[in-house]
Amino acid sequence: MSTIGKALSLLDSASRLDKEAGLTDIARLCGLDKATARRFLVELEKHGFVEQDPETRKYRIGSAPVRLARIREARYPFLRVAVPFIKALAEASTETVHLSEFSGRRLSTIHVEDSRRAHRVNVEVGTLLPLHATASGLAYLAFCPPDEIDAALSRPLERITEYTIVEPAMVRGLLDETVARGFSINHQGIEAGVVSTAAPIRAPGGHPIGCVAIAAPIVRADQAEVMKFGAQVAAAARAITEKYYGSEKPMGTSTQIRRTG
Amino acid sequence: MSTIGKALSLLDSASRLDKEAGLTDIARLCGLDKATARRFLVELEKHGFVEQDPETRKYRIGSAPVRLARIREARYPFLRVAVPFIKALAEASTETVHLSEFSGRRLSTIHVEDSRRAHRVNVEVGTLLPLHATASGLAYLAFCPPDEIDAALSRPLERITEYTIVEPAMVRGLLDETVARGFSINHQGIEAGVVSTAAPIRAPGGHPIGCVAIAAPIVRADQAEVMKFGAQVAAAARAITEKYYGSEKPMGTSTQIRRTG
DNA sequence: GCATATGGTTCAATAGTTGAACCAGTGCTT
DNA sequence: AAGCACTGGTTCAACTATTGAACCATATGC
Repeated sequence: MSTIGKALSLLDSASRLDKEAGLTDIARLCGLDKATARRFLVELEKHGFVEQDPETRKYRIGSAPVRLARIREARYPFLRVAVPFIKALAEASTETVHLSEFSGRRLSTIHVEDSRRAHRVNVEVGTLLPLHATASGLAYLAFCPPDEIDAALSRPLERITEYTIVEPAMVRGLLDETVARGFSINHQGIEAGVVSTAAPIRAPGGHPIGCVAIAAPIVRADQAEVMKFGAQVAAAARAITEKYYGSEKPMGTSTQIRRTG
Repeated sequence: MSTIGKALSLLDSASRLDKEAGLTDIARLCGLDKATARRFLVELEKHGFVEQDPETRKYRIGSAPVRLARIREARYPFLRVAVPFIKALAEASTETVHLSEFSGRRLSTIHVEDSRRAHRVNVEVGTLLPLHATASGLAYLAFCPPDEIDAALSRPLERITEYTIVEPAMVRGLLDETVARGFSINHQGIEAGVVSTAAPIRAPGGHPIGCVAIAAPIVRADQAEVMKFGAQVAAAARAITEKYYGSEKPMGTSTQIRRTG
């Protein structure tokens, strides 16, 4: 891997920590030498991507990403466009709704509207979503080109709960169902007692950029309710796509992506 | 310069462009070879820091910075803390108020509340603020340690308007006045007909992290008014500092980094 | 059809990166 | 107070990743 890649991986790893970390911890976490980690951190600091607390000497994410994010959001206001729809969906479904975005080879949560109910599913912003074990991941993958699906399923799939589906062939079955339905269903694959549905937001080329998902406690998610949630997420994803990419809809909704059986 | 530094500079340069750019343009802008620029872009793309439009082949800022920014903001909600004060100040002063943050060796605008008046000063989010020719820059520099001031004034200072002060000795004079007053005054140094005042928000160590500034048309900025703006800006900066660092900054009493033993 | 753009690729020469071993400081134990 | 076990930070010869001129393929304009 290139130096740049390693440095950005370090940044990525450091960002996943719950709190600020010291040099030794960061180096250990990334499997890098202390000297190397430090050189990266110094270089990242020069450009504002990390900053070091002068007192504790610990490192944290800097403000350069904030500046870049602002510029991107100003030009590509995905969140600004999507959030009203997420809010409306949370209102309509009375369940927790979240929005994810594919970035840096990972699908991560970028916005959450919590259900107002006392018994609800809680999702944290920033959470990474495994592609095989979440509704969002399945919805994303289902509309990816075959080589990306192959790549995603070629690695060993983690069994997160006793319900997690880890056999590639079975996951492919779920993807086919997802394409046929227009939304995915994840039955307790990421957390016991939680059922989710999700639908992708797709760029004009057809490739998904992220997903809308509803997560509900299993006691409130019978067959009929899940289908209702599915229809709602699919509608929300369509609405966001339309607003985000203008009048132009995803091209070749049925012909663009060919999946192998 | 290290490879990482060059790649981050490329990202920085690309972010300053008004629109998406092609490979050749980016390479030229950064003074890099086309092959090198491309390798950087590919690497940055792998990690989501840039993305390439599949149709136009042009590059734009990716979504990884958005994720990092979210994490930083969640942990260090500078903007969230500061914006209400900026809004209140805009209301009270009836002039355009903006907030800047020092990042990656530059001071850049991160929030603006425009005046409601027809005749007003317009400031864009993302604008970089020269340290010698803006109220924010002077307020920032004035409270920096001497070596940083020396470094900033050792480079040639750009004459932006006919009023811009470019003699290091005179700039030092302004800095001294700023420290004495608690806020800076910039008289048409960045744009003719505009007078600004600014005050720094300072970290517990004393180092400024950014500034609050009011910018007004010169016709509404007589001596008395400017002093009033200055007092307001200083008060806002103090209030933000207190809120930001106030209750919960101190040394981590409860949580320690876990170490493997 | 030629000229001149563009994005993208190659590979030998080279320049930047690496990491074990080092120093210095801090806080805990004895 | 000496010893220990951490910490962050630095050094420099060995080495490996980076560099960029020249290359290809394609697209647009005259």
